[in-house]
Amino acid sequence: MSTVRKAVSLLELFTLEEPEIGLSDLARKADLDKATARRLLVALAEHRLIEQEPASRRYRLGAGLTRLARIRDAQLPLTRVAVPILRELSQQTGETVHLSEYSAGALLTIHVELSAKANRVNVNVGQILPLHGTASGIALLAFARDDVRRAYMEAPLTAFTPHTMTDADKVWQAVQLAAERGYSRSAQGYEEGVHSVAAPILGSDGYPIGTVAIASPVSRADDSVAAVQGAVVREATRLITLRLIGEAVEPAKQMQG
Amino acid sequence: MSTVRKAVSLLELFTLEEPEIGLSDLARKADLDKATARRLLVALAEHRLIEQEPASRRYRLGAGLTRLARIRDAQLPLTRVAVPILRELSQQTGETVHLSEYSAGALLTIHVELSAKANRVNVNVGQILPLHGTASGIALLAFARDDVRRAYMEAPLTAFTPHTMTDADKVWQAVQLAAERGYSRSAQGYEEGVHSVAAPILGSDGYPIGTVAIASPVSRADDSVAAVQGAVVREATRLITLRLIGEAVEPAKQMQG
DNA sequence: TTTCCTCGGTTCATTATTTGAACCAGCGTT
DNA sequence: AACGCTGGTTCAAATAATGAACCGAGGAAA
Repeated sequence: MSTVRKAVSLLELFTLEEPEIGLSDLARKADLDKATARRLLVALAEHRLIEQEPASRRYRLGAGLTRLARIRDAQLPLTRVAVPILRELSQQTGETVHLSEYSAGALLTIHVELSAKANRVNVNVGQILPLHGTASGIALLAFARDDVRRAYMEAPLTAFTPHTMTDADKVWQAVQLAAERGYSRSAQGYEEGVHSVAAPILGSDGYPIGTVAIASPVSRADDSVAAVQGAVVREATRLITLRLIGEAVEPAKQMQG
Repeated sequence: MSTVRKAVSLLELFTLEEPEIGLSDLARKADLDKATARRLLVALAEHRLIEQEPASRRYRLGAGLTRLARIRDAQLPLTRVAVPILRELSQQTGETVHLSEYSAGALLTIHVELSAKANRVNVNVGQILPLHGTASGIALLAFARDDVRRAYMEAPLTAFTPHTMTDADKVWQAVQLAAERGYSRSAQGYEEGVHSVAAPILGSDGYPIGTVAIASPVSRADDSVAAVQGAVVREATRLITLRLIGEAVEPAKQMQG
């Protein structure tokens, strides 16, 4: 086994449950000699990938990791990770797919992959989406913090079309359904003739940082189509979350009725 | 040079300016043979510390770093990093020192190191600090986002003592002064007889995530004492920020008058 | 088209690094 | 004081890393 692999496998012994480990323990767990483990740790520590607690002499992950992760995150923002996945999702479903980011209490559309079909839904980048009127918004609410959800739903709900849900109870039901299914569904709540299915992209804390939605003309959407779209959009957001965070993230909480 | 050091030095070639690098370039920069560089990259990639862009075949930092950084950050929150520094700061100045975290629009006191002196300031953990009435709050406002600052100062400013600044213009002046100096100063704005000097702890985005304050009885504080305390509290927060993030962080923006 | 350059990637005899049993010293228990 | 654990160190032996030379591909210039 290469030295580098051994060194990295040492790093990977640290977990949320056991973030600090002593030398002997570390060597046992990695199946390395104590001397070897120590040399590797020292090398890693030189680059701040590992730190040693001076008092207990136990080892833990170092600040250099935070630094490197920051560089990665800066160059690999949501868009870069999501766009190829959105593109595939659009081709796969034949529908328009759009990506929104949650910021300052609103959903901002930051990327759109248009359907290749003549009869398609048009969405503009930069558009701000109301949470109660769009599938994206419902998906967001379904996985948001309780206080975010409550704050939003206590405010008056504007009607954008005759179909917009303005009754908090109805919105609540949609949110609950979305929480159960893992994706949300909304028809003509914001624009006439548009049917959407959406799922949340989760941040490392398990709360949504954005959403992906598939938007179809209502004429092409029925229950079975929505179910298929729901499954694929869920998978797409799961993959985006995975690529962003580096591991699978579970939603922070189950909603209670 | 050890193999591990070489591997890590490869990781360290990636920067915000140059987050993706090709193999030959990487080998040149690290002063390694191409074959060596590649073997190291492959080993790193196996553990997702490095990724290769399939299209361009260029290399970039991997998602595993995000994952490891997350583990570190979870176990090394503000308190753990800050407490030893606060303790030293308290011994050095002979005054009470306290740490506050900015959360949900308020400053929450999460740790206190009491002065050893008989005549000292008492601060309780858990106390919520008003932004306009405390040095911590002023320091926070001085480096906060424009909208945070504006939102807070447009609301009515409660008086806690006869000395509390309730005039937005006066608060504004104090904030500007703090932005210039890098530390804030406040006397008896929240509790009678208490003089404080504070500086912000910055998050990786350059905006404050908390503050450290030195609180003295007014009888022990004059301009020259405040200047000294300002310098040391600034240094303390700089160090805390450094330990948390893994590198020096500049404030996100200069305030404009 | 041909030539020339650089690119990413691979091979394998040579070489230098890694390895680990045995060794400290220190600490808390028995 | 003897034991069993800890973190840390040493050096001859074993093993893994090295790098010059190679390949095929692609882009640019003659």
